[in-house]
Amino acid sequence: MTEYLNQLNQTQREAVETTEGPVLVLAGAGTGKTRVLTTRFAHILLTGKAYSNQILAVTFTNKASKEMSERIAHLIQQPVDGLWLGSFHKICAKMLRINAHLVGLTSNFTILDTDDQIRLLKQIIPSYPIDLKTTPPQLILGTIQSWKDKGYSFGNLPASEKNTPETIIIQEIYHTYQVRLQQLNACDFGDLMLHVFNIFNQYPEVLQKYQRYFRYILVDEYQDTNIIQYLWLRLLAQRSDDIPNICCVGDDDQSIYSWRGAEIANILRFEKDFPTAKIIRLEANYRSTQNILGAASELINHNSQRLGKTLQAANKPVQNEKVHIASVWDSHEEARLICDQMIALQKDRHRYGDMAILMRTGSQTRPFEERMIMLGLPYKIIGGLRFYERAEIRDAIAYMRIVAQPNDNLALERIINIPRRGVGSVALQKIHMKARELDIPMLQAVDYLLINNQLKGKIYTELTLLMNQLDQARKKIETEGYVSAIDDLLNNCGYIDMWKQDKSPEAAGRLENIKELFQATAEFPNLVEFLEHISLIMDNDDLSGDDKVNLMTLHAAKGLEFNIVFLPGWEEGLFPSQRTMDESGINGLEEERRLAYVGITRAKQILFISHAANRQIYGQWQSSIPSRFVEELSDKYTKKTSHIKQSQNRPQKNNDYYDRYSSPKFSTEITQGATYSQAKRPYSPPKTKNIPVGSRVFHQKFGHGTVLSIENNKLEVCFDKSDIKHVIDSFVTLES
DNA sequence: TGTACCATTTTGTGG
DNA sequence: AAATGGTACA
Repeated sequence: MTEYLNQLNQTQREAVETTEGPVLVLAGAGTGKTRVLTTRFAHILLTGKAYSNQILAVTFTNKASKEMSERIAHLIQQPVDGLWLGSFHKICAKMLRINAHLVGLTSNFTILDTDDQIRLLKQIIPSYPIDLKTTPPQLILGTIQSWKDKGYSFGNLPASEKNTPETIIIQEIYHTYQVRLQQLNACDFGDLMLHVFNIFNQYPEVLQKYQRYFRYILVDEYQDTNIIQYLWLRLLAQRSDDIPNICCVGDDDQSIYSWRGAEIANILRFEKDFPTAKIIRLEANYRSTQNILGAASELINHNSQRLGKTLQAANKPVQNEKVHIASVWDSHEEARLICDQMIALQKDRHRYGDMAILMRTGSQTRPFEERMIMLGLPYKIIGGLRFYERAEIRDAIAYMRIVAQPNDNLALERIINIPRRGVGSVALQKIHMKARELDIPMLQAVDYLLINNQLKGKIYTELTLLMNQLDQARKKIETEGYVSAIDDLLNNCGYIDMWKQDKSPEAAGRLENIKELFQATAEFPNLVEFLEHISLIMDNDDLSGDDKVNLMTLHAAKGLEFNIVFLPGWEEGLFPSQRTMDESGINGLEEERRLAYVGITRAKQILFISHAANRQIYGQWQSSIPSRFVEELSDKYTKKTSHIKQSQNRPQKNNDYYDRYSSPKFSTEITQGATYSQAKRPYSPPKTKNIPVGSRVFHQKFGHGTVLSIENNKLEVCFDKSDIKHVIDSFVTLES
């Protein structure tokens, strides 16, 4: 019965068994943090201290909560439905659906994404005297968001927040923005927390209900909670009648979200808020080799603001390679080197799925993608260009939203002229005016204008058709379910046809994506739940499963681990980021260093760090020097090698170094590389690859296929596993 | 109303 | 380099 406890070490066990009272677990990277949390959850259940729905478990990301629920299910040997386990936003969304009426929403409210927020702000801003040049919508949104992160509604902004002429106006915009959100029956990410926080404050009976409900509270990644999350937790935990059973797990060395309002101070404040708190430190690392840990410690020791904690390697040194640090000429060569390494490692018993390339910014994936597509190396991007942010997916979702929520003006605005219905800015303006005049949603305004014959010609016919199709879709939801209703709608309204007729090479992929979207809908019982899922879930990835190299940002890698990790782009200005240092000085630098620490400690066995002397920024070549973080790593744990050739080691004015690049070591890859650089050379016209009709080709996304016809660099290919598609020749490789 | 063309900006991390 | 935004013109 207590066998699960025997698998823990002394301190881990203490963290699990101290169920009563406040507990703060300071858990270094790879010390079994998730294991402690999940075992603790299971322990509370199995010892009968609480029912499963009396435990509140908050994580930072959906990925983490998914992993937790899987591991709990495994521990207690039964499925775990109806748990209060999820990200802060997910749990708040659940609470807000129940109590929506208290803040003037109905329970089927929509959650806006960043795009919608900007669009809404752009409508509001023109009526305020603010200069869009100096204060772009993004900046205004950022200000409003930071207020929400601190728990400020527009009514209770402290004087210190409105000390400039701009902030005074932004406060007004904030007010209008909230009014408009309410009209749309919508809220943004920040509101999910803020509304619930306000409900807790204004309706003590609601708060008390949840306080009584949750007998145990578990919090993951506590170092990354921001102020409102902290206040929200404190409200739930501070019950008048009892000492709370709250357990927070975190690592101050891994705090990497201060730009989003996270406060390391929350960790330090824990003892003050809960004077009886017990503090447990987990320092035995089960993840990485000694060299990797040594390098990580060396680096993080350069930070001054630390609670102080040393990781000890608990594993036996099976394999203990030094950390590789490579200097390369430019970003293309960096990609080339890393891909070659991966191929070599794969031949030497490693899986691609156990490898990851972690970078500072999302845009750094490009050179790797290009190289990997060319080599046919399987990869997946986690985060990055997110699936749900692609145009076609957002269009399809907008159609779903306008069906689910007829007063969702933003969704209507997005799709009213996609496909083209002749509705331009003039007609749109007319609809806007009528909606405002009669104080009705835009969809109703369209109805009104149609009935009163105020729209003419093509617009009239097209919009009448659209309105009927939307009505039909709503009826069909009742009879045939929402999946087929939406499917029919997209087909009937010409949206699918629009992409089918589109001759651009991406069109095929877009249709493919819409199909994928429909596959995802299958898991959800109704439209509202599906829409909530896609607004909250950003990761379209199955981490396990297929054998592909993982590409992601360092931020997205938090909480994950890989056997082999590549950390490219360690250059001054890029990492640490110049912008962070300009904005936040030494604190910014230390956060960047923590980010580097997170990156290093993701690796279990093998770690490669690299920096390039030249990199393209906004399409311009710029030279750079190695990151100071590289200097901070000594030879004790690392091995530094230069891959820059003598002939390259002087600055080049033009880009012709491709031509001179040759390396006997990687001769097979160089042949393909030459094709690539030829196509990229600015002075030669884009050459088409010599691919004859009828030949067999391989495409990264669509797989193997036969070439049917060729037009310039566009190929028509019949793929084995799919149908005929148009692709650009550079995206396929010729098979012999 | 739609499109072509030019100027400007973007890429810093996420729910 | 590619995406976005604004303006002129059909």
